[in-house]
Amino acid sequence: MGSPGSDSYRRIYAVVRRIPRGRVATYGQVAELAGLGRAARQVGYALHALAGSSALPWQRVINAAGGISLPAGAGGLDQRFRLIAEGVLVDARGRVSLARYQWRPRTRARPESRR
DNA sequence: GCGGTGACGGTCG
DNA sequence: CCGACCGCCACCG
Repeated sequence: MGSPGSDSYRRIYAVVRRIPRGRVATYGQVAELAGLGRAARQVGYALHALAGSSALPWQRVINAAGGISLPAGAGGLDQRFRLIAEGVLVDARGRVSLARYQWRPRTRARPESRR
């Protein structure tokens, strides 16, 4: 298949799949965890390729401002419903409290890393 | 191979 | 808090 076959896309999808239910992650965060550096835009691109017809929890990926980037008419509403359905509080303007719901993957507890 | 584009992000006013 | 600007990076025509 064309683009979605690249490793980058697979890595992105792998990270998205790790986001726990009821939590959210930012595009930049996903890019970082996928080892793509600052290719946040690419993450959006990769998710766009899914067109929502995927088993992937794509709704858990939002922008750094804590908002839904996807235009309402292009699935943004759907994303909002999906988040609410799993217990995430979404503002009327489609904003989520990152302080409250952002996923914080543990940086593999290093032995001896006690501060 | 080049240039425009986008489900982004940080900074500035 | 919000909008405008500019910088980033891979995809597509």
